[in-house]
Amino acid sequence: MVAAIDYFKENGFKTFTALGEPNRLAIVELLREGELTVGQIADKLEMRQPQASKHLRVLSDNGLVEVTADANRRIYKINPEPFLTLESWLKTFKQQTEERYDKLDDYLKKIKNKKD
Amino acid sequence: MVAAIDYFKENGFKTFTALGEPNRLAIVELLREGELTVGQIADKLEMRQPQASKHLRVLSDNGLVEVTADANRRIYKINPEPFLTLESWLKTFKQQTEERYDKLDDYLKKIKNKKD
DNA sequence: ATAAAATATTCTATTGCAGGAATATTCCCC
DNA sequence: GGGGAATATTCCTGCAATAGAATATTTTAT
Repeated sequence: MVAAIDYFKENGFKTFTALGEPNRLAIVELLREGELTVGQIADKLEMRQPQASKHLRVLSDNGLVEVTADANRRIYKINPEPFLTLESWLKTFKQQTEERYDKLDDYLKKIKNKKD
Repeated sequence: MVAAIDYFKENGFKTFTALGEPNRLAIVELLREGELTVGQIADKLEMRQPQASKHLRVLSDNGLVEVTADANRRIYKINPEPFLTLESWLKTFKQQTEERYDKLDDYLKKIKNKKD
């Protein structure tokens, strides 16, 4: 877990870059409901097949989705791992923020006591 | 909460875009430890002041950080809200994925029973 | 073997974004 | 009020990313 988060701090921007494009985020939203072929994705999002393929390539290169071949077709689905890592990162994030507020609290209490 | 997530599905890519740049993610990492001025950020990350300002502008425009003026200086700190929204999104995400796996489980059990 | 379907890749043009250097703005101090 | 800090903004340039169109590749069906 910790190692994954350390890695994320260095390389996590790639995850964000991949998700930082409207069509790709839409693809991810779509794949949450289940796996889909390229054609299905292109249809539902009203984009041309090559663009769908290219966006899926980016998502795949960055580990956000996985492909399995079914004859002619490529079935794409979410790879949960980077999302779990992201969630862990956010948790340590929140934790740290809370710690800081606690320290601030302590500090303010001290100040107040001095005044009393 | 739900409204925030719906909004996120449409506009969340902006959050990702803002974080999808190494220097900006580094700034966010830095600000987790406490608020900092522009100069301090530029120093610690070994970047020139204008670049620091520009990255902070992007982060600010997308609501990831907040500024307060202290005379000459601008003090930047994390705005927790978008991170909390992101965390909520990831939670519904995981939930949905698990539901799908449960359904798959049920399906596989059915298949197996038929074979028996 | 050929045709058609599904997908990936390439090429090209355009746009957007990041860095560098210079400049503007605001504030403090003497 | 003049100089120096701290920060923001502007302009320019170069590079990376995106869309579109065309083409290549693989697989199935006949």
